[in-house]
Amino acid sequence: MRLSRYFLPVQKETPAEAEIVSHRLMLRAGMIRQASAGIYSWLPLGYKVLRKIEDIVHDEQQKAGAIPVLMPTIQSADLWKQSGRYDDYGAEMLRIKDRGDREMLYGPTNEEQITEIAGAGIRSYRDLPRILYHIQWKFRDEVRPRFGVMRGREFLMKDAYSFDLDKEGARASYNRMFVSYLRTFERMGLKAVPMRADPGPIGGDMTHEFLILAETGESGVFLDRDLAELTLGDSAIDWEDAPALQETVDRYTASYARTDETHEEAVFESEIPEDRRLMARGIEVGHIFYFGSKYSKPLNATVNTPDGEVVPFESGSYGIGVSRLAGAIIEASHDDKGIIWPEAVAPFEVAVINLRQGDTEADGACADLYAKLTARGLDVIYDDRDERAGAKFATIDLIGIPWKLVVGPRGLKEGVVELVNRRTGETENLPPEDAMNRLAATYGRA
RNA sequence: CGGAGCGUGGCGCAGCCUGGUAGCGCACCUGUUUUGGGUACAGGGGGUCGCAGGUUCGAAUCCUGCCGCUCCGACCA
Repeated sequence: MRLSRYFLPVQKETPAEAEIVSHRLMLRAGMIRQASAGIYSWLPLGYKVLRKIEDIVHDEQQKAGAIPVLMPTIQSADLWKQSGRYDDYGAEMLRIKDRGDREMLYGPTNEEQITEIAGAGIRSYRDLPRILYHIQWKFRDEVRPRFGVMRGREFLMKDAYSFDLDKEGARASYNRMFVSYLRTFERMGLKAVPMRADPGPIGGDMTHEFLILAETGESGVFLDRDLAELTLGDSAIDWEDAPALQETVDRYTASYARTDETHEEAVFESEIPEDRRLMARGIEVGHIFYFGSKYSKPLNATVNTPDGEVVPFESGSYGIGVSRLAGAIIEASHDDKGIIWPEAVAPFEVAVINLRQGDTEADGACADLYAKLTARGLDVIYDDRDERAGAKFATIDLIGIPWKLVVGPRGLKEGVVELVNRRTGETENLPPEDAMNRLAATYGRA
């Protein structure tokens, strides 16, 4: 993309309403624009990031065996009355009426809907287990939306739902999602730690929140430092190997990790030696829990067992805040110049910066680099605006492009261009071919 | 939902108290200049002053009502 033809309304000044850094940077970088309280339009740059996050979530869900569907945003009130949540949910649920005066709602979540779908489509234990998921916009009429997309009223969420015959099966599904989440967040360049959540009335140990460690996080977190060091890395995962998945889950839940909601100082201090006690802040980006037959029972979603019995599904649900992640990643990765995108979710993979727009040689070299990098499958933003070098650097750093390829007459005279890493600031002078090879290798392209 | 505050060109703000031709910075357009980390100068375009009603010769400014938005706290992917 040539920046001169793109739609990138960046701002030098920070809009007054933005309080936290991700919100400020998203507005300044022209990623989003507020439509009304807690509701945002996603501008081209923001939309690209959102799509990249979505793609990773889709990919990892399906690798873990979950099956994509798409349920509507507008739901009938009927199912919610049947599950008992129509009255329970309260003012957070946006209720609307259609022209026939039928009660509808903008879905805040989809347990009822998916349970109805699974109940109708799954009749036998032979059809189990199944995990269905979708990525869809939700609406929760929060009393106080804030922090931009981190706590919007309208938000994009991945929600998966598992259906099993018994609790043991449900645990296996839970573990799949657990490990899938570890991999998903890691792929986005994030350090997300699973923490024991409040099980509520269901009870049990099968509920975890996944929190990104970030100084500006909303929740206080208390954990064993060793847990924060764990990574899956490139290790292969056999999604059919239930014991191995259980082992991974055990490894990640072996030690103390809780948010301030469930934190118990005495337990923390007795279980974790002082030098390993990590107290930090975190942002919740995922939440998984097992809820048994909470919805299948009232909605009468049942299967036949091998013995010919009829039983309700054992289920769990598994959420990832997709739109929230866009903000959360920024909270976890920025500096005073702007955003620093992890390569996996960057809106563009590399920026070509022409230091002397209008200089025949520089223009030619840049056009050449842009064409060749693009041909090699890299997503390039070419800053070909008629701006001074400083303005270009400021813009590209603000929007957080991981690599800059800086091209000017001086370097070209020496036969080199500059390859600059956004995160480290490390700069290398390389012949253009070498720089391109380096970038292609970094991103795993030919 | 309790408390506080704000609505004036795309963004950041002043003007309001004490009513009298709507202003500044950024951004934008034109020209000159400059050109390796947000150049400088000159000229220019753009605003129903959130909405409605009222007071007044005259309202961004005073009064009333409404709407929108933000922040702090209690609650949440």
